[in-house]
Amino acid sequence: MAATIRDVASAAGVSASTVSRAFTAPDLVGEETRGRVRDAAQRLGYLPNRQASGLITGRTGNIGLVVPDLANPFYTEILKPLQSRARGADYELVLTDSEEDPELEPVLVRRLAGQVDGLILCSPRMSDEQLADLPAGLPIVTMYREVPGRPCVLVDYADGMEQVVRHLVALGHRRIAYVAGPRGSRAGALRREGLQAAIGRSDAELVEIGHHPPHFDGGGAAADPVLASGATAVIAFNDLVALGLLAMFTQRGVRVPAELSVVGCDDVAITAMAGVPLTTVSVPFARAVRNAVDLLLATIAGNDAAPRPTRLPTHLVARGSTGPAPR
Amino acid sequence: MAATIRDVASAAGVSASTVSRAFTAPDLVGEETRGRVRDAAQRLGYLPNRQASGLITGRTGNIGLVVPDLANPFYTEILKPLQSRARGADYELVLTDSEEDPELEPVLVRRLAGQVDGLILCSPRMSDEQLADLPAGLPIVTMYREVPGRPCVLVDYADGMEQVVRHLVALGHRRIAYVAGPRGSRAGALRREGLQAAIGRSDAELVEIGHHPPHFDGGGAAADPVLASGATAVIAFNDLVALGLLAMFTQRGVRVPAELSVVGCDDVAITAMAGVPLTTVSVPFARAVRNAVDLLLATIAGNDAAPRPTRLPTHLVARGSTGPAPR
DNA sequence: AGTGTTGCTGCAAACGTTCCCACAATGTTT
DNA sequence: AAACATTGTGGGAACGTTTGCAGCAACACT
Repeated sequence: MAATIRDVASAAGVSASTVSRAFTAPDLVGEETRGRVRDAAQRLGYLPNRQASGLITGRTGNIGLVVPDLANPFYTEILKPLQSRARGADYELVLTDSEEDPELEPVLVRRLAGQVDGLILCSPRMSDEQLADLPAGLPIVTMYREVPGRPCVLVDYADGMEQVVRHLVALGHRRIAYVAGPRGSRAGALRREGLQAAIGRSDAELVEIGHHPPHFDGGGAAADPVLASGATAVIAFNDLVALGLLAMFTQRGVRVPAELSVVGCDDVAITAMAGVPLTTVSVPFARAVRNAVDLLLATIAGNDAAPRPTRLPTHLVARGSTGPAPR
Repeated sequence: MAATIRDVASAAGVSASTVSRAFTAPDLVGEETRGRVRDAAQRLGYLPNRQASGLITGRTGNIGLVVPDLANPFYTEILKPLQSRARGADYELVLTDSEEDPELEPVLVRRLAGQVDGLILCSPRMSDEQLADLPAGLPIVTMYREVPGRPCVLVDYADGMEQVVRHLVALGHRRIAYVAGPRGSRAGALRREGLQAAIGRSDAELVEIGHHPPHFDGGGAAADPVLASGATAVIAFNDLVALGLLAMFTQRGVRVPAELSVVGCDDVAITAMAGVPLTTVSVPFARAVRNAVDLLLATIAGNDAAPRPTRLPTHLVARGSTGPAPR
């Protein structure tokens, strides 16, 4: 069916080795020969068979992405830059959803191991032991999560929270609620610590509102407890939760930001599209992904890149959902 | 490094052929032998090498997805069900973004052709000629777009528009604006036709507002022309555009739905999260994807599934952004 | 004239599977 | 008792590449 390297070889009047070299190590073949080979390949529509070459080189040309939930914009946000960077490096992107199941993840990683040269792992819930247990030979870069001995890309949520607290305190808020995300989320722990530290340095107090799923509905469920807490501002685990709060506040007739300020986290694309544009902590998704891919490619290439975590800054984006504390 | 079929073979005291058969055609090998092979494989952590088997069988175990824009929720919406269905059939999902570039798409499809067993193509802008020119041997299912001779999954936008018009007319609207999407979008053409037909059957009139990019900003840009048109209701090309309109209306102090009703299209997840929950035409994404994958798998298996397009119903979801015409 | 050196090319052996064919051993028909 | 199926197994040739090695010009240095 498709043209093979031998078809090209005979069309160009050379051996298969030469054709192979013309593509993989062009400087090893004479200029004139190289031209003939290229022409013949072009004419026959030859594309090298990755499976065959992979069999020899041990490379697949794929990089994998494992995320807990493809329906969560926080994870789809990175898809575009990731795909584009991967393509730039001539890799395909293989996608996997672990369905928020920490038990499933190691299985998926192992299954994927044979089909990718490396992978980017977003795994907020997996335990440290599971993480350490992953196949050592497989290049892995984790995002938003530190793993000893592996390169990883982190985001400075603590500083983001510091900025949020300063922002709110400057607006006169003294009683601030925090709607926590799922129990056991690492990113959540980081945010919380940063938040507590920042609150400690201020003269405001923090009210923590239970654990809620990191979705829109989670925010809805948290709204009434927030109202009951007497806080004048609320910081949500992430933007979806913030949006859920916002929607429920509107339904309850509570005006944002006049009566209550709301802050999200992550700055996923839709926050800017909400009815009340959301004040939120912006995560540099594109930069994070670029870093992750670069680290991964370096690891694949064998440059055991400093497994010192890359830490990226966050910054507060003040939009319409925060304002001066009421009276 | 990793255990090969021969390692398993010698560990189990059989030949490589037998090991292979024990996995790919278990009923061809004796029960007792099969057990020994399975045990040995388990012990050695053997996983068959897909590249090697693919080289023989010509199958990769991957299915590809090509979409024009991974940052558009309309396309990421299908990711979750698609990935899950693919995994169920023991396929991996390979993702590609064509960057809204109809020229790039054929190139990407060809590049992907070698690495997937088939692909799902969302390509609203590609020309019919380009589409017909794709490699005939590659199983392809198109979504939201009809291609002669190929299986495809369509969505009955015309009927959705009919429902929208009836809804609006029933609310007393007689002058309805339509914000068109990008020139050359097939889905757009379908919506428009359905819309015009439905309007024709009613006593309302339609005002078409230029072509705008299918994003939030496109909606923002269309807002003033809509206001100037004197329409009491506006139907947007898609939900993002509707959200953009909504935001700009809020900024202009126009109350929705009291002064102006807004209707989106597609019912992507975020519409329900908007400040004013959006009335929209709901597309059965999960069903559509299930159908597409099933068609694709059938085509891959060689059951040249009736290339009669599958057409799925849409339905209007009336939320808060539509109401009685003013005055 | 001999000895390297350099630049280009071909041969053939891998890589890890699958699958056709052959070949026993056993059971079934005539 | 001969002929033929049936069942389970192994041998070995593919599949389309890459790559170590060897060969062979051509050319430069002693």
